[in-house]
Amino acid sequence: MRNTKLAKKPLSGLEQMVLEFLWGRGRASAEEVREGLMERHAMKDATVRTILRRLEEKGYVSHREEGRTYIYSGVEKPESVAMRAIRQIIDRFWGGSAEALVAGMVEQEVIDPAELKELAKKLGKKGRP
Amino acid sequence: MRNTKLAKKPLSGLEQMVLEFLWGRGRASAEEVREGLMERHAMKDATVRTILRRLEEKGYVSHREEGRTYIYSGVEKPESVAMRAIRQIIDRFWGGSAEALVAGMVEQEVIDPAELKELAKKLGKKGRP
DNA sequence: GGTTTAGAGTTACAAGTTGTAGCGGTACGA
DNA sequence: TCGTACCGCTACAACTTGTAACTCTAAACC
Repeated sequence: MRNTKLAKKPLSGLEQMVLEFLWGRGRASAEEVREGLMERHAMKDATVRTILRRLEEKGYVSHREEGRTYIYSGVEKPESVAMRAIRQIIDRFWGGSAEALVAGMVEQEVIDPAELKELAKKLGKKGRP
Repeated sequence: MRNTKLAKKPLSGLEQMVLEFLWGRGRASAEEVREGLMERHAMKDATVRTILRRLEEKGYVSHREEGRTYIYSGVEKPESVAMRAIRQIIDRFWGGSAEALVAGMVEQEVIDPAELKELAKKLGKKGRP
């Protein structure tokens, strides 16, 4: 039972944006985030810092000091965060059955049955070590 | 391009609960909702009405009058709403690739490769009519 | 016909979240 | 020693959420 399984507080729009930027960049200082998001969403540096701090409080990012600068990076891989969100939806709508989700995706034509079959074959090969 | 594809405002916790109740019940009046959720979450009738009205504003439910009573029901099927949420996550995290999501689910052990294969076989059979 | 009443709308409000930032402290470099 | 780069603290208006009192209206009862 790892703590990555714990439900975290949801992210606001801006927090999401910053986190995604961090994921893309790997690691960044507040200033780098500000510059990087400048065009998409201009912010004063104090604003960026607030967002970063909130992200850290919520447990999505962490920082380490490098000289006198905080370098932030995501705590979890994006896939993990995404998967937790998916799992939550599965629980809520399909009573925890991931199979039902996949079935639903086929039904709603989100994924093609043929491709799914192909994929299943491919994934089946590399069983767990 | 159906309007079911339009992004809707997100639901709050209580709204979600009421909507799920409606889905389970099919259709219900404000009073029925109140009674039905009584144990899980007691509310005054005015409160229920407010939630229902907000749900309607957000486009998740609609009502029709039956005598002098409003009968509410969900606009979309739960699967549609769920799938839209899933799709949003797919877009955000896997650039729109549903295959990547499935691969991720296997990787994160949300679904078993063997079961997936089984499922793919089953779903493959009943192609689209 | 006057009164109770079920069921609907209007309005409100405190608590929490979100976006945005000013201000003030501190340590490093010139 | 003084400016500057960086950081945390505090604030605040706008919006959301849960909760509901109050009000209105028409059907139902006496």
